[in-house]
Amino acid sequence: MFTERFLRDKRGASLTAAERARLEAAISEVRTYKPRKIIAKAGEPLDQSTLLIEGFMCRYLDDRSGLRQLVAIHVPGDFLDLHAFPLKVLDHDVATLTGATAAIVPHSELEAIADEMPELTRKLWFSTLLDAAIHRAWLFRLGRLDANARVAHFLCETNARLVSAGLSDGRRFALGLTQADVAEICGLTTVHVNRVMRQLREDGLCVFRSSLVEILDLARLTALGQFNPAYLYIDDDANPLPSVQRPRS
Amino acid sequence: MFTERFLRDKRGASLTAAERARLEAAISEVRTYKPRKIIAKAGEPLDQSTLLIEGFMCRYLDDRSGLRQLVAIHVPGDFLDLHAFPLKVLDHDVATLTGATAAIVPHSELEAIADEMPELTRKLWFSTLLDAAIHRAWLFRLGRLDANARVAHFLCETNARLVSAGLSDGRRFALGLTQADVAEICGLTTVHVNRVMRQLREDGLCVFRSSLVEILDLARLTALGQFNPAYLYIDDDANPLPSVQRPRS
DNA sequence: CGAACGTTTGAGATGACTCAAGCGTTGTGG
DNA sequence: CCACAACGCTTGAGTCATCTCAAACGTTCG
Repeated sequence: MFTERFLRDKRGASLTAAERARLEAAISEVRTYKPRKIIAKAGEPLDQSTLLIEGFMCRYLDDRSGLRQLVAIHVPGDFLDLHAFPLKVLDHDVATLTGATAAIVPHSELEAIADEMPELTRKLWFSTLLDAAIHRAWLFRLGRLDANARVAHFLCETNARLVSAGLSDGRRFALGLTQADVAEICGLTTVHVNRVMRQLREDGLCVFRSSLVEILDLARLTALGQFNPAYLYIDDDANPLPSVQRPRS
Repeated sequence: MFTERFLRDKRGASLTAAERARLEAAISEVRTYKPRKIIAKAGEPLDQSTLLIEGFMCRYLDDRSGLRQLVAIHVPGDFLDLHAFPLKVLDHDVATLTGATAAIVPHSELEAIADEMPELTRKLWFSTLLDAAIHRAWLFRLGRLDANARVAHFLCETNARLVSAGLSDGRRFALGLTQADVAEICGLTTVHVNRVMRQLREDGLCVFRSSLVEILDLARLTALGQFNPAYLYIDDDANPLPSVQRPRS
């Protein structure tokens, strides 16, 4: 079940069994990728999209001198360049961060789905809008938060997304990123990210070492990063984060 | 023709006459708004979307102390909260910047379009993805550009969008924003935006006074802001900016 | 005329950057 | 199995871009 995590626990957009089966049938191929490989380049016409099954990928824009600004990271379950279906051409590059496995879905299949299954099409649309909502949270992060808060916000977001994907227990998760990657995400230098990490560690908020993130005080990390997970559209009935445990109705 | 500017000159997504007529028929109402009024608040369920006809609107997120980070501005022709159709609930607020006129399209009509007209649906989807592409350019702006370049980038982008909407001649356009608005867009303070504006003026790049933007040297402003309009998906055959005039094939 | 709002300027504070160097870990080939 | 190269992490010192605080100025509108 390659589509197992796609739209999992997303409010009003989880797939029905029939929809899931249709999407599985649309997969033409499953590929594995090495770490730090470019998957798609800006401006190239694309006739397929990529559903990430395992590992981490990213999307980024280059500045004049070749420095990258990451505009998204993707976790298993993300249909990461689904927007290439209506757009035909991407405005950014796509690359792996870690080694990864992904399912390939030809646009001809998506075309057929668009013609036959309006409800599934609406859910695919939803998925691309979820990415846009995450873009907006990143804009907030870059525009309004200082360095410590940016990193805190990023870690809270990634934790929440991985909980939703079943890849974090809400406290600890594997994240195969370097501090340089975090710098490209948060609009900071590597050196400064290192100082931020030290501060988070010394303040007892979070430890990020050798690709393992361990959140020590989720409440304070959330407050520091002004993180509000509403934009992730996670179903209220989904497995909640430990800190927001509420009685079930 | 309220939909006149919607997807105008957008690569592969311009509306056919029939599609335009269908969309016109979907409009339930045309409203006018005063400047600086909130149109929709984050978290409220929405059952309609808004096609901007005249004026400028914006979308923003608040930080803890109530300061705003704008995540989008919208110009005439933008279907600015179309993403509320698949999403049902917005993750941000929507407000007017200037006085504005907008057409209201109930989601029930969009539902009907989604069932009947897959090609038009794909174009509506495209429109929301264009907004996402602009979000990414804004991420680049905030993450990789210094203050001068951020403002330059913003002015180039807005110029290009208004040219596409037929509201800029490529050199001069009306933009009813204050320097405080530009600050909320560029993640800067009002004071610093003022200093940037002075510098752009003194360098002979651009003058922004009393709601009129006058670009004096588009080539240098474009270079300063590292602006590349590819992400706006403007049709190659559309009326080009003066600086990129090319022979027609 | 006065109030409200937006713009402009100055002076000092500070968060993040740059440059530079050293340290630790991992993987590889001699 | 050791040596060393490559890579990522860590730290220090000095610089600079942007922020903060404060005040003045100009314009519009009632």
